[in-house]
Amino acid sequence: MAASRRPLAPDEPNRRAEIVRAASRLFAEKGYSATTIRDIAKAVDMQSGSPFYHFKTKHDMLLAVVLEGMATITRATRAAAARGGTPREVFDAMLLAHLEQLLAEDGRHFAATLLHEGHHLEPAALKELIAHKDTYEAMWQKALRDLKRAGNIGDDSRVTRLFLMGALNWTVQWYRPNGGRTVKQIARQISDLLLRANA
Amino acid sequence: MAASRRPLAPDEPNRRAEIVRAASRLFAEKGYSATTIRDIAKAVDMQSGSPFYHFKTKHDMLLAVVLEGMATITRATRAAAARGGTPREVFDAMLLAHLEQLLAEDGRHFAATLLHEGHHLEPAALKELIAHKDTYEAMWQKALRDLKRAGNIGDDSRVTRLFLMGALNWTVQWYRPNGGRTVKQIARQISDLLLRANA
DNA sequence: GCTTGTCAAGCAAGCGCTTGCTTGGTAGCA
DNA sequence: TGCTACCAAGCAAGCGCTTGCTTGACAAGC
Repeated sequence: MAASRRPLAPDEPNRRAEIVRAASRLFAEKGYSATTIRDIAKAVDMQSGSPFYHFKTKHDMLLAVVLEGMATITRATRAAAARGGTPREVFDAMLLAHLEQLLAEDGRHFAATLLHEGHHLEPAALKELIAHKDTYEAMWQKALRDLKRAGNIGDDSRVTRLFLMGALNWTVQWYRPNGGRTVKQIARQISDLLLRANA
Repeated sequence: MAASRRPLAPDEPNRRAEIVRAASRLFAEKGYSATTIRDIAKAVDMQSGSPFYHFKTKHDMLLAVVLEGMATITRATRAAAARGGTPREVFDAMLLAHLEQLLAEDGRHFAATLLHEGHHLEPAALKELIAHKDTYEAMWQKALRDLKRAGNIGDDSRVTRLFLMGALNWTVQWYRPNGGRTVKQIARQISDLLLRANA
């Protein structure tokens, strides 16, 4: 559908990726609808018609941003879980991975766009995104199930997972890089809040 | 600043309020920027220029929606806290009040607009909104402090409050009125999740 | 009882500007 | 010579908002 996955000459300056990054920043800061093609073009020093050489439509740019955000966060969290350990160790590693992708300097605009602007996608693309999200959240549901088996939490229901996702994703609204607290401290704090003291 | 507080003939159909309600629904569903004056006018059976008799600008409509959302939720939660009781009883009442305003049929669009579209306000109006929000969240901080004194929670820091707000406000993203769970059950569930068993 | 004036609450039309997107052309490299 | 990656220009549609005018309700004056 989109003009994705071109072969693209290796290690040359990749303008397409620059467009996607600039779009992610602008979508996150101003919102999808309030961001114009001219804004994006200007941010990468192009004329206003030129981005359409790389993308068929503005919606395709949004889709590229959102899919990259989803892929990055999924990859990081899956890798953290794969390192193994006790249920709590796995859970803590996942927390840290998720928060790092959400709050890190070079990825937070992708995450913010993913969380706040996804609903501007067309139905087909939105469906694709939701499928990815369901896969991702299933990882968390499993982690919660293991925590319960180990006696770390009392309830591993779907609502518990949704509360957790809310608390995590809401950090985008208030976290500031130089605000005194590190991402690691924040991850530790939510772990302490949710898990019973021992076990 | 806005053309508010007109005398307006009592108990006649108040078109201004209809515009605000329609705007809240459209802003919540499509976003501020993607909603046009023509959309709003059509929703209340007007010509596209007519809403400007009631509001000077589109931004003023957003401000009206957002302030009404903020006022409603503050009023409900403050009233819940004022009924008194043990720290946990107060906290549970506040949880229920907050969630009811967020999720109830007739107010959820105001809340959703407040949470997701507030950043489209102009700086002066945004500052006003943030002041209201700070006042509101101070209520919650106090409730958490009382919970800690009573031994119901271990940590009543600012980050704990932000996690709580995240879990609550995120419900807007996933709660569906006929999805099996009542608002009361959801309130109960987050209370159980956060508070230690006894005391 | 009929006219006249006032006012809230719109309508009908459209202005100036911005929007996403298209098109024809071309510089630079292979 | 052909292909990639753009530029310069602009089109049609839609945008927020303005303007001049109408309509219906109500009160005052005679």
